[in-house]
Amino acid sequence: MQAEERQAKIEAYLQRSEFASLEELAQHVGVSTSTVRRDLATLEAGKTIRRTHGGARSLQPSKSDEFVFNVRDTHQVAEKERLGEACAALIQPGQNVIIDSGTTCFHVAKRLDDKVAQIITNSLPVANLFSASVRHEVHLSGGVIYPRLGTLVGPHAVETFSRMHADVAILSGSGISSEGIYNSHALIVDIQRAMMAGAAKVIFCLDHTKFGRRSTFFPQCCPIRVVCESPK
Amino acid sequence: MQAEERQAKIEAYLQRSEFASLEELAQHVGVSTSTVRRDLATLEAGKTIRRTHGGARSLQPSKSDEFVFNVRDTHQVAEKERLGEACAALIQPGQNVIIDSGTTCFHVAKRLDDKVAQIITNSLPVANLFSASVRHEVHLSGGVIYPRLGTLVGPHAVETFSRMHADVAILSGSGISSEGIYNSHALIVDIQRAMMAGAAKVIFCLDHTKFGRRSTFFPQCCPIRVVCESPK
DNA sequence: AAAGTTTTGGAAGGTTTTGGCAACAATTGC
DNA sequence: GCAATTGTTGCCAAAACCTTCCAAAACTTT
Repeated sequence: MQAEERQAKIEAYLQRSEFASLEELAQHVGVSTSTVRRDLATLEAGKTIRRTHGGARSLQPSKSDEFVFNVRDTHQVAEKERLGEACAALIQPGQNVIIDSGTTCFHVAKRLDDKVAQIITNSLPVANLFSASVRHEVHLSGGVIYPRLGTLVGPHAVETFSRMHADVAILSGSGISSEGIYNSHALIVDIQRAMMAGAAKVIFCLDHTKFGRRSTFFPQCCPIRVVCESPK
Repeated sequence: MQAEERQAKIEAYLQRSEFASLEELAQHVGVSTSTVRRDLATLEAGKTIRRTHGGARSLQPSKSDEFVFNVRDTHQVAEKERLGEACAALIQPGQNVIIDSGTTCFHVAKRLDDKVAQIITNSLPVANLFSASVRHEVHLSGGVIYPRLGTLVGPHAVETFSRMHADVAILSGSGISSEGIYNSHALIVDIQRAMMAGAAKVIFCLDHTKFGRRSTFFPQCCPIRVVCESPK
């Protein structure tokens, strides 16, 4: 990859996540931190971004930062990053994946990069993440936007997934106990069922706060038990 | 292969992928890197591309430049704002509307505010605009994201609109002549047909640059003639 | 068919870019 | 307010890349 392409990629990445660390950017574009530093210096000269300690931030904030989940996502961010990393490692290059909505799944999506070419999702933030990429084919489910989460829900969304197939589905949940996996919205549970039915392999991504916790509604009925483990 | 043919091939390749390495291009056209270098030098002299370290980049990234969606686009922004204002004024409060993709329609969406409660769209930027609002019910069509436009296209998107009904549909186009309204993309035309079929009233929103201009492809076949006029 | 012209592929040498390292500055935790 | 941690700058060697040149191949002209 050449310098300009890399810089464009960095700029695009920053516009979506507002702020990114040097390490994160280096990994995203696949070069050393030294090179990212130089790129950031160039971009800063072009007034498109601003460098900060430990990374950089976009001057023209993204459209997707209105989503509350990005804003309130400041704690446990390190754990979720690791979780995303670990979960992305379970994906084989070239597979097509279904990605659920939610912060945890969003972090997985950030780590997928060029590993996957086909992405099926009902998450607006995930769609925004890949919307500018010519290397990805992103299939967004139809449906009604659930305000502030940026998730597409409703019969239309369910139908989309019941008609599609993927190698892997990456799902999130709000609790897990010996009885199964829980989620807190009936509408989302319906969609998850369709996602599971349409995928050869299902990965649930849950951070440590979800363990042993039963969420308010709707235990998830599924025969699969996959745990995405993140080193503490 | 002839030199000119090769150069045309390189140019086309670059317009699709924006960036390409020397190696990539050499492989694509089946010649040595030396030859590609010479071709790039020739093309650069013709101002169609720009060489970079390790490859080249296209100067006109997309042929249908008018369709590259850019929210922070400063081009004719004042006119589009007025157009959006004028067009939004044609909507009765409480109506539900279908909104097409494209910059012009995006400006209409910005002016809708609380006037409408139900919005049906295939535009990712429009969806993002209302995604945080609890006062709007936004129905996003399914489909595949057309890169860089943020538009959902494909059979899934067409199907969504053919199954929905709205009071008004706000559409955009890339040209209008006595023969009809043009659009530059077959995939988008399919969707627009479905949008028109599903709406009681259709409004086409076109800025002055589109008048008397026939776009490259696909004249729009519709019996409706509504002009959204913007004072000069 | 032979000589001349153009184009092509490859190699040598100079230039830019990259990645890592050490010294310095900023931030954090106590 | 001080030590520890983390990030930054400047620098150097290695790698990648570009330019220039040359000989072979392909095409034209005679």
